Amino acid sequence: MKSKKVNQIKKIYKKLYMFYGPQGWWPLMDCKNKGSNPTKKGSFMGYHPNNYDLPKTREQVYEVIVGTILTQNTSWTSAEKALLNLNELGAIKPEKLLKLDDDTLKKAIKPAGFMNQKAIYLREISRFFIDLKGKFPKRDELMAVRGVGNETADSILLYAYKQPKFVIDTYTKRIFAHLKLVDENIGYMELKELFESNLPGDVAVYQEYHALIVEHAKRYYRRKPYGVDDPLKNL
DNA sequence: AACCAGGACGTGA
DNA sequence: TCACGTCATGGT
Repeated sequence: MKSKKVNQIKKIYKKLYMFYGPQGWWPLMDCKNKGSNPTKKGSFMGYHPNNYDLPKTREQVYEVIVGTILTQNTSWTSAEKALLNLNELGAIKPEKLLKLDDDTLKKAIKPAGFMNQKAIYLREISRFFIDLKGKFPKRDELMAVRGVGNETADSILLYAYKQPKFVIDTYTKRIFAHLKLVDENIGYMELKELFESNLPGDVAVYQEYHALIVEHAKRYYRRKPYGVDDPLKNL
């Protein structure tokens, strides 16, 4: 599936990295670089640019997973509030989260929206996580968990387990369709494979690229008309 | 005051 | 398979 778009995909990555630098995803509540990224205004959680060893502990892996659920169709600043509420309850551990009664759980995650759905999703993924017993999940296993779709599965694999899975989100499709590099009706898996086949299978690159796309989209593709003054048009 | 947010799921054609 | 409505809260 390689084509002349190969150059574009790599070229755009280099451009974005030049523009914004390393993004340090996935943010964690407690890490040594906490609060060190001034470009992430409104967020006080720990992005960790140039550190690709995180998450390290079992709890940090779980924290990333919880975050992927909470941020579904929700801004990170909102998801973050929910995450901190859970932390106050000592519930950034699957066993603890499962012990919360329904009202407590929903109240904690309320700022992230969709509290009824996400309460169920969090319980489901928590049981799944415990049953893993420290092993790595496979993509199809994750997809079988209620509340885990394509993007969440790839986010968990890439950011929690450091697997080379490219994460596609609405921004990705929006930007690349607007630049006329892909059809606007391209499917998730098709677009994902386009990126994966045209990039080296480097986890750090995958992590940065997706984060850079989100950062770029927030500046130029948040609202219609999309892509006004997008510097990527000057290749 | 609409519109959007680091989506997933259920439904009906 | 696929388009479409639904889910909830918070920020711009």
